[in-house]
Amino acid sequence: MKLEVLTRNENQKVQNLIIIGIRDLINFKNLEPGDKLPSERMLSEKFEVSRGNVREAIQKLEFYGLLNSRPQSGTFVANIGVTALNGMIEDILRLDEPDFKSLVETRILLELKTSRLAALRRTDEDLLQISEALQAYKDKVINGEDAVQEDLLFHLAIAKASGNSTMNTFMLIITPEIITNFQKHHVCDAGLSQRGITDHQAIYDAILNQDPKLAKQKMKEHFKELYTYCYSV
Amino acid sequence: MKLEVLTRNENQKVQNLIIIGIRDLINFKNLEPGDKLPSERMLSEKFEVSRGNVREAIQKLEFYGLLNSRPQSGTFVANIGVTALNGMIEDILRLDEPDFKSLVETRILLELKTSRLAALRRTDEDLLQISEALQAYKDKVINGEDAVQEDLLFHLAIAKASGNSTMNTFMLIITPEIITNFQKHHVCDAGLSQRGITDHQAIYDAILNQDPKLAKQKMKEHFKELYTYCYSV
DNA sequence: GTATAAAATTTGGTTAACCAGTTAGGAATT
DNA sequence: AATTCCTAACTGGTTAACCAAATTTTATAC
Repeated sequence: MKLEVLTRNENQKVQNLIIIGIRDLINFKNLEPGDKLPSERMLSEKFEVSRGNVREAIQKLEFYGLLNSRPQSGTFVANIGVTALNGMIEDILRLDEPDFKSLVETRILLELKTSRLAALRRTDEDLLQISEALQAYKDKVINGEDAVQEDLLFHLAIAKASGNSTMNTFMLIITPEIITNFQKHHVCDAGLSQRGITDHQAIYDAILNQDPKLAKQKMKEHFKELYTYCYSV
Repeated sequence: MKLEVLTRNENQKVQNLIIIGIRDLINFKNLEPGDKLPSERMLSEKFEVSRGNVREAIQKLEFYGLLNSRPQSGTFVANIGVTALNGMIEDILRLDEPDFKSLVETRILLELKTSRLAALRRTDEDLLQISEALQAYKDKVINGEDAVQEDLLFHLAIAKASGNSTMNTFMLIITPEIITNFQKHHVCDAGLSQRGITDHQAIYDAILNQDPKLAKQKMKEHFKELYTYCYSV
């Protein structure tokens, strides 16, 4: 367990060192946008790491649009200028594990918006899926069972109904981290679930009636405890 | 060029098929949370794909917290229940390339928040970096040069000053896609830049004076044209 | 029959060899 | 001297062999 974390940190550390190396290479060798980077093999030899590590780092930089790999040809610096490139690399290197407060804050921001958008844009199919998720949640809570997953699915169904694929993706990204941290901080106690049913029902009704303002309002109330908790810790 | 896109789509398609296969395996074989998945080699043979493809798909599912790979032991189904698991896999499969409208909508949502938070939380160091980004932007615009990257860096500096690492990360994720789409849709014309200076200056001043309401207001005005454009197309 | 130890197998992770396409340089021809 | 063509090396991408740890099976002693 500890080893796994350690190796992951080690891995990330190596990756960051390679990214720093590439950045310095671009700055020192004055590589212009569009120029070709040294080959993966040369980089792996220069930085004394495996080619796999180099590929991983390049792929990460490629994900953020800073590099551009062409098969059987080479890896090229994206056409975004050295200034922006340095700034963004600095940001990417600074990316730490998100803290719990940031996660909750972002989740609230996203969900207030998705609930509003869902009320505006939901199709009948969306509505059906939300109601199914709500029913599944109710059943679990009434039976006294743990309903964290069903709770979560309800919120994800709303995100899907928002019609905004980017927000839907972001919700998917933060959801597992939220779960992990909830479990770690013991945020979900049993008493919350009963209250959760009325909250969820109110949100669903607002989306059903296509009342965006109310949907946002009810979602805000639903998050109220989390909200205060988030800003008190 | 076309080949590259094709192979990427092909790759994604194969990956999605594997994810579907794993989902069916879990449903059909009634795998409980915590149970072990068949080994990567068996899966690659069963789905008639390379082990690399299987690993990629597993890593994706692991990223979203649905699977859990233990070295030299096996890959295990996460402890989140079959219901939530099926729902999330369906969402993950549905993840398409984000459309432009979703991107802009999300960016505006994020930036209205980060500008407000930056006004509340910015340190002197943050302020310095924002001002430097602003000055770099001004210089470029005054010289009549293209200032898209400096524009972008200004906004990223604000995101960093917001003190919310998750939002900062999300801004980094959408930024390259925004750039690509801006270039594709020719959103940035020359006339906008002059206006951009006063806008940026106003936002900076609000953050300097720690006026969150004004910062959000000025950011909203800055996005006004984009906002209407986004909802007109 | 049980407990223990050891060997063989299976696992995810890693590395080195291989592949096909691209590119650059020189030789050959005009 | 210019152009064409071909060869050889170099590229990112992929695959198959390898590794060490974990697990299961088997053998052995009591």
